[in-house]
Amino acid sequence: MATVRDVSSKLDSIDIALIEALQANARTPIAELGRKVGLSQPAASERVRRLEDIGVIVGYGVRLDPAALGLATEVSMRVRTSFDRFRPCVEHLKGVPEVVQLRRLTGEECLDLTVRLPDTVALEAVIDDIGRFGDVRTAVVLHAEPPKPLGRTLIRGCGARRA
Amino acid sequence: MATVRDVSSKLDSIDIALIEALQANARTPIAELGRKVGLSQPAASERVRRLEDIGVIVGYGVRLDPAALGLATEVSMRVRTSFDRFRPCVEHLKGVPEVVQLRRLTGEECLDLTVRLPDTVALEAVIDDIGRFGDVRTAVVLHAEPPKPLGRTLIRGCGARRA
DNA sequence: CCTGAAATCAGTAGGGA
DNA sequence: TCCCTACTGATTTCAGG
Repeated sequence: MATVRDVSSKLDSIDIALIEALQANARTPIAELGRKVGLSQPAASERVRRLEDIGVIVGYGVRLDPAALGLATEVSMRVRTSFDRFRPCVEHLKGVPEVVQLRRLTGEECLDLTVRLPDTVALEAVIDDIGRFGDVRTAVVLHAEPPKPLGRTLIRGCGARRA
Repeated sequence: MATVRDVSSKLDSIDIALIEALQANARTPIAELGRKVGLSQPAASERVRRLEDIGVIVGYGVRLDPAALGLATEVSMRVRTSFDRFRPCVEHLKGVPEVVQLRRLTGEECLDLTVRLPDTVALEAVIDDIGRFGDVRTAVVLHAEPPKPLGRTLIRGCGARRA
């Protein structure tokens, strides 16, 4: 398994600025990226490549509007299953397209999933499907704040709370 | 506000292929994108621009490894608060850097948050901070599957405008 | 980390199925 | 309507300092 090393101490303020700029728009040309952080284009290019090489940047993705794609309904589910049903349950859930996020948690409700659906009508089939593996608690997402990027307030002020 | 229109019926198979390619790597040059889906560079460029214009593509982001940034601990929290404390709670949580995701749910535990931290030591302060607004149930994320992209298996109703 | 040259890429114009 | 080829400017990469 991959040994995930914390390399944040090897990052300077320019690296963080590059990361923040890429969070805002990952398709920003490297040249403009360099302008934003006060570097020449080749220097910025090498920085970004280094961030990829050391594993800070894993990849680049596109932000989509699920509602525009006909997937307006988001549901959060918690599953409580038995010890011997856990593995089969996870393997099954990994193959369910509607399950867009799957996390194992501490506690009795050991699985947390986020489900994307066109409407609540489609929810019934998913609940029945997953219910075979254990108790399911379902909650519809009424409103979701846009995910917060990992900025310098988090990376540097680790654990910093308002004083 | 959110006049979110479902435009998935206006998307064809090529649009979905472009979206999937951008999910895999949002920094793919448009020219190579066109090669992947069997289109010339200008055609691919116009397609992508159209996907942006109609609101399917909201933006482009970078995927980071939180552990490499010194944020190895992920925590899922559920907050149960009272009617009059709800709004202040949300406003407060929106300003907490460690809260990277914030969703309002149906049911009694009306708030679901994901928190990013360097370690469990930093968790105590967050729990105490949020606990002022109501009952908090906390679970550490032991393992998270990589988020599943919204692919063609999910997006249906793609009325074939063209093949 | 900067400058400069070669290759690739992006945006526009014009024409065709 | 949608697509393709050609052209011009911008961008990226690689070399050398």
